[in-house]
Amino acid sequence: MSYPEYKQPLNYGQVGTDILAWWKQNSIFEKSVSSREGQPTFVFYEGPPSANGAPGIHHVMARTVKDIFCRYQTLLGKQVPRKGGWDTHGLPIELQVEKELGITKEDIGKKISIEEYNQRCRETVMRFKAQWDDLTEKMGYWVDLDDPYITFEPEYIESCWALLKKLYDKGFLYKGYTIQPYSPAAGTGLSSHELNQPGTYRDVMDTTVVAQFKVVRDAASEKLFAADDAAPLHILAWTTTPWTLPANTGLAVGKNIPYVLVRTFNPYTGTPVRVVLAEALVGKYFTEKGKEASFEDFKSGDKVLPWRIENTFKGADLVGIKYERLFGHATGFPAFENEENAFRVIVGDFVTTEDGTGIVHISPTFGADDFRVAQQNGIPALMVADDEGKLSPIVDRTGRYVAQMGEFGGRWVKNYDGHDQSGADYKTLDESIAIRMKGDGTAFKVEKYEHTYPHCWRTDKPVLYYPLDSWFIKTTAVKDRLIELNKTINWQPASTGTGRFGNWLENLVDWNLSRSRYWGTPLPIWRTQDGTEEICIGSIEQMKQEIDKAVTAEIMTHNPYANGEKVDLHRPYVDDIFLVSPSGQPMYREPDLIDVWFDSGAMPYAQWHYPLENGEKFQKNFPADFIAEGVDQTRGWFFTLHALAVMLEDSVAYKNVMANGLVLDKNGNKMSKRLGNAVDPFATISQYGPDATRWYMIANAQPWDNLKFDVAGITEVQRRFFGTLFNTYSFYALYANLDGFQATETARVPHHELSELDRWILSKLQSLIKEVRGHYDAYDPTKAARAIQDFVTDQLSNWHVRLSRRRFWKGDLTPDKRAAYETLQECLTTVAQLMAPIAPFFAEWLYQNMTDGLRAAGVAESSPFAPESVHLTLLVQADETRIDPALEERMELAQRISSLTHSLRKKSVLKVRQPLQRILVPVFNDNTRAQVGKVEDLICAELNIKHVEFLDDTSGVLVKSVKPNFKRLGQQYGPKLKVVGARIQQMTAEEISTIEKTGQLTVDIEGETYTLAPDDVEIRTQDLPGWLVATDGALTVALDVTLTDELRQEGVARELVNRLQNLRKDSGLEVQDKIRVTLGQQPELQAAVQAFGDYIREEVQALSLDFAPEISDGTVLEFDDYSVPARLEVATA
RNA sequence: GGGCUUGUAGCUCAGGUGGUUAGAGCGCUACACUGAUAAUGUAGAGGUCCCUGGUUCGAGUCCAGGCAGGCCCA
Repeated sequence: MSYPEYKQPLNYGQVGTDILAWWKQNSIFEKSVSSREGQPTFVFYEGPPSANGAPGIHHVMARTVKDIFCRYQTLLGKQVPRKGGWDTHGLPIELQVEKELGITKEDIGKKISIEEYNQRCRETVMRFKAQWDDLTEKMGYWVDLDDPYITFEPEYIESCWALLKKLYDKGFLYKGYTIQPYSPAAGTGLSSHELNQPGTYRDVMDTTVVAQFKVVRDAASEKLFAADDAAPLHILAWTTTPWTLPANTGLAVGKNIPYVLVRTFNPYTGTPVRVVLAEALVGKYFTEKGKEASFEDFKSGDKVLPWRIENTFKGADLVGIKYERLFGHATGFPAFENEENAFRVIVGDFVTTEDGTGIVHISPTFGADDFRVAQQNGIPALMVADDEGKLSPIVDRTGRYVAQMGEFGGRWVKNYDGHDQSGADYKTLDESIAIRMKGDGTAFKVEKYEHTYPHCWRTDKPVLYYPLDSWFIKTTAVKDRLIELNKTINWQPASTGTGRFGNWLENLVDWNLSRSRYWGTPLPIWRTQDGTEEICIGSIEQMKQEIDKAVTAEIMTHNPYANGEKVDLHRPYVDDIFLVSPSGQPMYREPDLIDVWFDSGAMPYAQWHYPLENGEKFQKNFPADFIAEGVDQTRGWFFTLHALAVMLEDSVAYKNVMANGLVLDKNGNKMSKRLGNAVDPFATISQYGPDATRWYMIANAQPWDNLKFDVAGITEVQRRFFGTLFNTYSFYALYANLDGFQATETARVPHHELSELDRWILSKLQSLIKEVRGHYDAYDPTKAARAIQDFVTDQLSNWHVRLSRRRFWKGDLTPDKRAAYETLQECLTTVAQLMAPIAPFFAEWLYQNMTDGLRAAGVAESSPFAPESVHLTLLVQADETRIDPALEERMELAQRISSLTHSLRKKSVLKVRQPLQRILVPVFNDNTRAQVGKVEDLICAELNIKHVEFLDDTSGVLVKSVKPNFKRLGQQYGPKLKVVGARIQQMTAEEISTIEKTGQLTVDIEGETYTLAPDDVEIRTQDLPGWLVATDGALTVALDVTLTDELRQEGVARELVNRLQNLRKDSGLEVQDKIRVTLGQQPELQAAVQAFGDYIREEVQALSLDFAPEISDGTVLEFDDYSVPARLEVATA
């Protein structure tokens, strides 16, 4: 038996297991790479997962996408090495370890040594590796698990160091600061995690100030001033932290927010002013009464402030306006660097009209937003030099103003030292500042205000947003290049590239590398105490040499690596290394670790230990042709890969990237262990098999859309697609084995000798190859899957095979039968190839079932079927010469005519078994007539009718209807379309006839004359009097339901065949068994046998068919109006 | 709050450049078929195309503004 047959329905889970074992045993994955040696490389980067948690169903999704395109490129003949990788550093692992040990960050180095702690992290991070490896295999994700890159290994870290040094040498690495939550009382920065502790946000009552910033009258602001009006003009801005006002260096407005200019008086000094604020917030500061109040009568101290709106404008109009510093040099406040660029109005995307004035006071040293927009707009921060000449903000690390702050120097910003505040004369710094501003006429409103403010969870004291030292990569220096090169990347979906990623690049700030943690890649920078000398170490070798120097300088006692000891570049070991500066000073390592995203972004280099070795290997595998990860990686891995590639290689890191969406539960909720709606990938795969799972995920929604995961969808895919394909194969195998047919690549029935049906499905197959290749090429696997599915279920199974069944049942291996086998064989093997990237196991199963029997011949002939695995084959090319659009068109006509006729039979209760004489198809052009004519035989066979007759116009019996062609008419008549359309729908039969015959029709509508052309209307057959009629668009079919005696008898014959076939089947006979039949006497049956005996005997494989008055031991056959006993015996040869 | 994204039948999804009767599969109902049969065919029920406004002779489609879900930031 050449083709394996399966009596039971296929167990898809078992197929997965079996194929997997076979792959392993025969090293198919390895061969899929090695067999492409010397061919062009398709470079794929594996985004490293972290193995500190169990994998979920969403990982199956992400990895299916990766796998599809790697397998596809392999099928195209490219070599696709796939080095696996593990992400092993970072905060989630540290938090997990802390939780398990029951410690906090503060305990590290005290209750547990850094050494032990990091050892725990190292053990924890690979805890689920076995599960991950298991899932990888079972889902059929082909990636090299034997030689992965692991980010905690010394070589990997060393590569990161080398890259950091390259950046350092290019001047891209610098020490600066960012604004972070900081607790002066505890003297430490707080992580967002710490800030999210319960109880940290509390309601407090603070003094708040609406400050007046005096606008400088110049070209930029002139439009605000009335030409002849010298009254001072101020911008109002509100703050709940008045102590930051002396550090103000900018004001931010909303680009599209409407603002007004209001003439009024300062409530504290009573002097006339004009102020700018958001239109929406006028009511907050001015009363209805004041709108009417007299300016002339106003006296200082009056409750009601008169006011009038003088002008309105958009935020954008204010940008660039300069204003005077609130606390200037004249009153003893310090000058600062770049001061000439400060005190300007800029746009801030965070500005709202929720509260305040719709204008935000910017102090870059004390707010994260402030810092960011200031940096983006070139607004300097107010920094002053301390005693050692080091720059510092106006508040020191203990929470008090520095000495240079004039009258406020040395004051506590908040009560961090616990001093006594109970005295009647006691004033907080905020209050003192507000009082001074009232006097200066720079306060427009001062009030107490209750709001929530974060507090340190350990000291209960307010948190400050404060500049803390960090190391940065100067990504802004290459911003334009990042944007430029991003435009060359093919993003799937494109919107992620232009939108989410593009906008991120447009608003780029420098990459903050520093992390104050323990388990990660240490920053390889050593500095002297005063920070004047530093060195960036780029390799272990260089570090050893520097240690030797330090030993010579007696800064270190000995070189711990002198005798070739294994180097661990983690903390705490690197912290114990001290180096010597050129001037002989000791240098200490900057204590930070680097952002873990640097680790993963460095994988194109570090996975090969480049740049320390493997230069050629790196060049060959850079940049990647393709990467794929979740869309949440946009600012993570996608960015760090891009940033490093641009800065290090002036290149993209990847040419094509797919950002896939989330996997939600079937109700659209996020999956979580807590909610218990997480789907177990192992259970899913073992129950439904990896192929149906993968196919469902890919075919159901495009990978970049979120997927609502519902196992009902998998069972549907299983039944509808895999079940149909399996049935089609089984059908093929059953008959091919009976006939002893085995396909070959040579000596096939020539294409031009094939039947219409065969040439049609092969034409469809070529179109499918073309289409599916196109979709894979465009990184759109969903469309590829849907196209394959449609072909298999609708075209191949439900049309070609259904209509071809008789060809397989009958007689000897004639050329037509051979052609039927060969056609089906070609379709099945091609489908196996096309589906292989998405459903690798089932495709393998199908391919092997179809080709194992001819492997030896295949190998001898070097045929396409020589490879033992479908994944080692080369994907077929579409043969354009076999695509026949006209054939595809007429087959579609046949399908539609069949559908219409079935529907007519149904209406008149005439089962398909009852032959009918003819159908009528009205045709208006020769092409349709010719097209239908060529498929007449198919239609007749499918519908069990004798003839297709055509009806042309000349018959005059057709009743036609007409419909306006709105597209054409609309372009021509525009607004008049309505009346013209209405008129067309009222066209008479004569008018229709006129326009058909003469090619035009003139009609009068509302006094105007219109000339209509045939293209202006769509004419279709509506009815055929006296016939049963069905229509589908322009296609109409009429059925002749007249039954002659002969037709009736043939119907009876068919009924009899049907009953006998059932009997055969019920008796458990094999298809090829011959029988002898004896029937009870019944007039209608006897008449039918008289007329169609040969046909019946042939159909049921009967050597004899006789009637007898008495049937003993028979089975009763039920017909519509009578029952007849029958006996069936197997005929022995 | 910002950026991106999604919203079409009970469910999952299609619906180039605007064209009046919006489709498919599943599910449901009925009938038929029965040598591919846990398949198949035909018919039926099922829609405020998220809402509001605008452009247009005409909007599921284009524009503006909302609403709801999701992701990433703040």
